[in-house]
Amino acid sequence: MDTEQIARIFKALGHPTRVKIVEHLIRINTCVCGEIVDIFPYSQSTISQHLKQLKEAGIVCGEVEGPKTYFCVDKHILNQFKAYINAL
Amino acid sequence: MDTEQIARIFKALGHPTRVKIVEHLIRINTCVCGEIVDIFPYSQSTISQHLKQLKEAGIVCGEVEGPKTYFCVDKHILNQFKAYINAL
DNA sequence: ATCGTTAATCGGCAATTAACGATAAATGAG
DNA sequence: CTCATTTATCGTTAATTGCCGATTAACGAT
Repeated sequence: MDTEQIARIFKALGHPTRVKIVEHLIRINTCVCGEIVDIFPYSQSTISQHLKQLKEAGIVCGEVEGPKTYFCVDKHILNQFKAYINAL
Repeated sequence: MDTEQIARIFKALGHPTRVKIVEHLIRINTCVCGEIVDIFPYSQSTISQHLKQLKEAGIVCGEVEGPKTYFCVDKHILNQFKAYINAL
């Protein structure tokens, strides 16, 4: 994991809503976009964009299943990320 | 450390140059702005702004000594930050 | 008191971000 | 096939970011 990738994850987590989304995903393991929309005071499109950013950074993955998409944290990436930070 | 503060630190680290600045500060413990300017291909004003962001996020502190400012990582904040991430 | 050094700030510009509503795409149900 | 549900994308707007050169501020030394 190089600096660019590390910075990309930091950047993705650099917004309170996205931090909370990741915390929520870790807590409940997996969930669909709509459930997250219900939790936060933002529109569906806004939440979808936040999820997109988290996905693009690689920290979250989404599995399309029918009309729904199940999102979850990529544990492998998260662990690599944790390892980097612990080594700081 | 609440979500807002965590997100602020994430955001501050969400740029490759700032990640590298922090890595450098940790490695050499303390240094002045000019030394960082010499390392990176950016102007003095740009580096100063990056340092400002890191300071405002609380992860770095700067101690003015004469015309120089000595920067270093705030170990206490860094440890709290590490603790948060490990708890994820 | 002035000069050289160092860092912070200002003004500006292009690019990106965060938010929204509206629309489109995909699928499952009836 | 059509409709409801769910998510992604588009277009827009205001605000923020990243970078620069130029300027200012603070200080030590001469």
